Amino acid sequence: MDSKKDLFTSEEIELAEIGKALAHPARIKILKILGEANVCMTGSIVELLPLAQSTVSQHLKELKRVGLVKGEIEGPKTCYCLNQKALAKANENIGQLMEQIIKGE
Amino acid sequence: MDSKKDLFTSEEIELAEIGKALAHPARIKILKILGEANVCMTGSIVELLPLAQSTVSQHLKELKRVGLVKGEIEGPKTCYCLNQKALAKANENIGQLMEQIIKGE
DNA sequence: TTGTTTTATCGCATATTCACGATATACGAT
DNA sequence: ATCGTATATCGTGAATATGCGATAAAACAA
Repeated sequence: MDSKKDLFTSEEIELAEIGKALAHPARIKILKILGEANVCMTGSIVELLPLAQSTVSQHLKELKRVGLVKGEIEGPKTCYCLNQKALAKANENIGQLMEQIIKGE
Repeated sequence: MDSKKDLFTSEEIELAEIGKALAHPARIKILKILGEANVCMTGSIVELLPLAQSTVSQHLKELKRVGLVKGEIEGPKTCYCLNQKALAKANENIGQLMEQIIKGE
């Protein structure tokens, strides 16, 4: 299976990762919440989502994994915020890909 | 579970759908291939991917489901092409969302 | 120390995705 | 009518995603 993945370019794989990160309404909503709040504790996010705390924590973990979100522990709480650079780059990459696809290179 | 989904906006759900469509390197590659070729038979696509014919057919089905690709049966073959409008709109929606997130609305 | 609050992680169940081979269908050619 | 080609779909198995409750860890308060 690894040998098969080699046949995709790293660009394709990276974009698929971003796609995966955006592939759930909860994660999109989390990004929007963080955008508005600049910084946010897990608890505040949980209150705004129709999901259990543990589930929200998992989504945050996923967003952190792909780098769109940064999280730092502050005492018993954890402070999350957007990774502006990563988001901007992701946006640019997606835009470029879409342009490329539409225009046929 | 359905009642839970109601608590996400349709915008969030739609974007997640697009994200899902882009969440696999093979589907990204297919879109690029279709962009370059303008129109393409399944067979030509299969040749360019490290996947079995049936698997590629599934990915094409998924891309058709979300509307990014159109497919018409032509005799024993099937002719696929991009849905330019849908792609442009998807691109716009993603761009808007990302801007909104980054700028905090 | 003991309790409270906040969060991450574990364990588990269910659902979905991904991939494949085999099969069915549909058509054009012989 | 039969054969070959091109595809979609079916059935299946393996992997991943999604969700939850329960638990563990970390800090702070009483």
